[in-house]
Amino acid sequence: MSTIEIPDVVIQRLPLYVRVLAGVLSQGTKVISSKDLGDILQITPAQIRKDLSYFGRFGKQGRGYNVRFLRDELRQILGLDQMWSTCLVGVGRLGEAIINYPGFIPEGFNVLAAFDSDDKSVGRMVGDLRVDSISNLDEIIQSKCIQIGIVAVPASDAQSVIDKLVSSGVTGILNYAPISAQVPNDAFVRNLDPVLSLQSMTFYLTRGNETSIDAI
Amino acid sequence: MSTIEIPDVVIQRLPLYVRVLAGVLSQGTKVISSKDLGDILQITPAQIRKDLSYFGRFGKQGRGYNVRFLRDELRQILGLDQMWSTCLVGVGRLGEAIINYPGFIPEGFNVLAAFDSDDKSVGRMVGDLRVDSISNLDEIIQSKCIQIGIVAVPASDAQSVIDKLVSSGVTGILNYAPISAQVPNDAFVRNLDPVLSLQSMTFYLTRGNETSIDAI
DNA sequence: ATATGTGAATGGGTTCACAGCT
DNA sequence: AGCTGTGAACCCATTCACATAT
Repeated sequence: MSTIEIPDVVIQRLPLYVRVLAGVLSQGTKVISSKDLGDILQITPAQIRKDLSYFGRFGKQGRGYNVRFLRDELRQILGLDQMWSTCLVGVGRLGEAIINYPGFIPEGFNVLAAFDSDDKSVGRMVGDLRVDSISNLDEIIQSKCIQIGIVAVPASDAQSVIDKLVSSGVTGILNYAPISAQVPNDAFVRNLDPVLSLQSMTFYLTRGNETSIDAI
Repeated sequence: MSTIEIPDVVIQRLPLYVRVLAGVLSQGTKVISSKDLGDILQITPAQIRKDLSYFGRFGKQGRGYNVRFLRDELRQILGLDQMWSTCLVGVGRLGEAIINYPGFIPEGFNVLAAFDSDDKSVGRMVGDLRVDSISNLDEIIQSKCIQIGIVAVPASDAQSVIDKLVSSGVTGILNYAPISAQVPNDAFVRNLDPVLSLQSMTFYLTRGNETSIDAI
């Protein structure tokens, strides 16, 4: 076991592999080659083999990868063999959509609490959750052992919300707000910003085609 | 003027620069150095200067960059000096949140039509929009000159929706569905997938800290 | 003095190509 | 024969460092 630094791009591809493996498994495919996996994801076979080689030797030469085994190994590497407890901050329309999104639970992400700064929203039921006041954030995060905070508040509030989450012990932030969040480096942020995505896409749209870009 | 291929990572950073420049401008800052810009975004000054040098010489040696001028130049480079017409497909909770999101219009993105495959949803008003049937998609996209499609349908429907959008002439897709979408290479996709973001973050959360990752 | 713009150097991720296993 | 695993080669992005301008 060595301390080779694994590139973040590699880490970001692993969930894609997990997703495709789960898909082909449900279609009854037992074994898959790096080439077939790559064809589905539009990634070179060499890339896939190299990515996997950071973590071990999962394949059989001459045959390929056992789909179920590789999926399970990757899930374990990513920490997806456990449930993750999350909370939502900001119960606007986006927040409601997040709470009711059916895609989180099957992947092991549970939204266990919802907070809003607006007193009119507090107490209201959204999905299965009662909206709590942000003033109870620290207490509830600790009592429910929440590990991940999902931030869906306006840009102006986002940094202070993230600060509160981090100081309550949350180390993972999924940030929907259009800001460049600052966190201590024992915490991690992933941003989902539709405006940034659109604004970088329009560069290519203004220039017709030719400049093919990769759909991550 | 040459045909140096500009890396997509560079293109993706430009909107960040625009955002920060607009922010400091509204606070009255007239001139900014690459160092100050970099401090805000946690990007090295050299990176910023190199990025900008792909497109021209916007700064003054010894002084820095005129904030308003640089913002305007970058907006023009990105094609943000025009309005963009978009449509939404999939008027579920997420779709409603997207339609009502106040962050698009000030950045020049207008959602001009909304489509849903569910007949019970068609005809309903969401925000200012009347939900249309997907069977009218082609006609309305052409009549409203829609350039970008925002896809907020379940995974199972997403690829066929994207196919319809592309064949109606849309060349930009903002995809919220958890699939690896396939498009012809005169079209562009940007994905927003909260599950993938979470699943790559948990890798780091399971390992405590040390492995600092960059918040894009 | 101070900060840009840019070739050169460095570093890091991807692809190649082949040994080795089935 | 077919496909993995991996060092080496390659390529691309970042950083350095300095000439240049104010």
